[in-house]
Amino acid sequence: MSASNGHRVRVVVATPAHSGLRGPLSYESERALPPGALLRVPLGKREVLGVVWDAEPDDDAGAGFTARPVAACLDEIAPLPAAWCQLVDFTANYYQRGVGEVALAALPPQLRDLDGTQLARRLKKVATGHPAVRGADVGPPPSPEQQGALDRIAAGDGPFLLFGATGSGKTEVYLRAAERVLARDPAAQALVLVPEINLTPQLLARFVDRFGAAHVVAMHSGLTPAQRLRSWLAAHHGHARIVLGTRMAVFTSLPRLGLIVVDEEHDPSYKQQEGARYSARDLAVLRGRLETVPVVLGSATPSLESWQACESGRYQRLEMPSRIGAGALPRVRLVDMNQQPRKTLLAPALLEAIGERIARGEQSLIFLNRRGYAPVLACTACDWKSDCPHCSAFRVFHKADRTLRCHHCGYTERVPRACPGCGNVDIAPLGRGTEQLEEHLSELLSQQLRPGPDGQSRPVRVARMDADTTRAKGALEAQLAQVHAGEVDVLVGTQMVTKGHDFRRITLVAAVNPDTALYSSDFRAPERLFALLMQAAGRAGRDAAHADASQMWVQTWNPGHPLFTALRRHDYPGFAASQLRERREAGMPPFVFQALVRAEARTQEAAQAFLKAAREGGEGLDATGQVMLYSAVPMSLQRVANVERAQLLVESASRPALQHFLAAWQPVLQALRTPGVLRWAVDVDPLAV
DNA sequence: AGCACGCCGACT
DNA sequence: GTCGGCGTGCTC
Repeated sequence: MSASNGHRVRVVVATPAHSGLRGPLSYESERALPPGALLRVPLGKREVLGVVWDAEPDDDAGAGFTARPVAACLDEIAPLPAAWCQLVDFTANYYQRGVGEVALAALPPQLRDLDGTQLARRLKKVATGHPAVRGADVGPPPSPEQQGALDRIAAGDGPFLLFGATGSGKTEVYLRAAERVLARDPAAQALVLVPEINLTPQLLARFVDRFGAAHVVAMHSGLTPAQRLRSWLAAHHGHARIVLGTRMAVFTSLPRLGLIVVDEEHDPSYKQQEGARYSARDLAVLRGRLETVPVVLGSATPSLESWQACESGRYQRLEMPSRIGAGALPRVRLVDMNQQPRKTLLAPALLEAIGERIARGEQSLIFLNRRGYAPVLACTACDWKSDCPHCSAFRVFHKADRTLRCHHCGYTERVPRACPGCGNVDIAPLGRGTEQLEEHLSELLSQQLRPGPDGQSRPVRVARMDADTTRAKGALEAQLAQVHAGEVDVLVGTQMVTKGHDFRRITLVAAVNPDTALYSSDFRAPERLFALLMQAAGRAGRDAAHADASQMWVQTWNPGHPLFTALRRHDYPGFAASQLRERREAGMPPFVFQALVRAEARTQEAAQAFLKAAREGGEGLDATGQVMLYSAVPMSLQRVANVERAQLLVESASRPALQHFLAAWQPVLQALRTPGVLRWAVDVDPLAV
């Protein structure tokens, strides 16, 4: 190496956490390279993409290796902004992963594969210059509530929690807030996050409509690699003014970021469940702080974390209780299933109400969070049940193709003719899924007729929408179009039907069996159920003409449960207050901070042995005495695809204490060599404990 | 993660 | 005699 005129650069590459190479690697470069510059560097026998990280440190000058030369510099692409590097650095540290792993995962995958010439060609395709954004007065005039929220966003520094009922016009606030930021700075950019790919098209359309297609790009895993690279380059070089995408989009390089919006901020989809298990919502808040940019978190049912942050003054709450262009929220009717005959699937009063809607040419939405025909198949003579041989779960009976399918590992078999245990031919479904509900409703409504457009009566149309009916490409869009076109009278579906879709003609929403969430061991289950039911209720009566007659039906065996009482009043603040009180008393998040170590092994013993050793290795690492290590326990779904899973909970009332502990613990975990352990991972701020 | 090297079974 | 199974180990 030519130490006299060569430059030592520190570069991060995609080295996974367990590889032992956690920090940046040193390379030789002929010229000085700025932090954030993209490079190709040799790594073993390969040549990989790297990002220049910090300046040369003086502590590894004499280390036991010779730095290899940088292979190429991708000069066509501007270096990543310092704020982007800070965000990646924080993410890696906070979520206990390697910097390089996080940095490279945050870049479009195609960037890794293309060489300099290919990239130059791609870059030419991305439009240059900053065409003026479209006029600011395209949208409807903001309501006083919307204007109040906008004024506070413009005046304060946030983060803001935009607490607005479904239909209160949160989107218009996002649009106007973005408009303002873009109008003030001719190069400013806004980042808009949505929970799911499915929800991007309609919000994207709103932004394109307002700002013009040239300024808006999408960023999510549904894009082709080429599209994703194109969007990313447009954002990175400042040509895109609005980036709209799913959680991954929080890492988009945006040189002139001026606003961050997180829509439906309570949605669990914002938590990444693989690799670095980040919360895009939390990172959005952090990014806003790093770049001194306002952050707007929007929801009708905020996460208790965000709600508590408002209570403690860390976030500012902006309230929009009124529904725009619609009447009151639907009236909530509870059906006490204790008063119904046993095995009632749909209460007669509910059926009657559905019938009334059909007669009036209105639509109903029936929600059941379980796909398939029945969750279990059981022998009536012996104790055989449709267990999955590979998982600690039942296989679900799908009547349409006569299969038993495991929803966890995918193992599928044809339904046996007779009981595999005793040969009895009488095997019966236990419980109900959407398929059965659809079948049942079709039968019950088969006698009924609906008014046709020509005055003639027509048979009632029942449709089902779940992961099974929307699997094919374009099927979801086709089904939604059918509902919108009024070709469906009663729509049965899983929670996918409750999200976002603006069904104009629906005036009745029913939750058939939401009680399971009340008995869940997950302390967040009530919070999720409340959000789900509120969101479902929001599907009804979005059209002002029918809003007054719109209803939300809930069938429950626990009609006195406070959750339903709050739901009936549409009282999220009351529900949140009681949940937070319980959480505070029980010492649960958001009043304590948690992390999990999850281990996967061939046997449960091996998984727990690893965690036991991890726990022993962790004793004494916490000097503060504020970190609590629990015992290793099997995960609630103990075995998936023949892999045994266990977890260990770590908890502290102090986030810094927990962070210090986890950082000190990491090398200990890394060094553990427990036989039989396949994988392990740390999950900071886990959603399901 | 890749991609090596490394030592033991069934085949042109 | 080789092709190839995937068990450790290294990558600036």
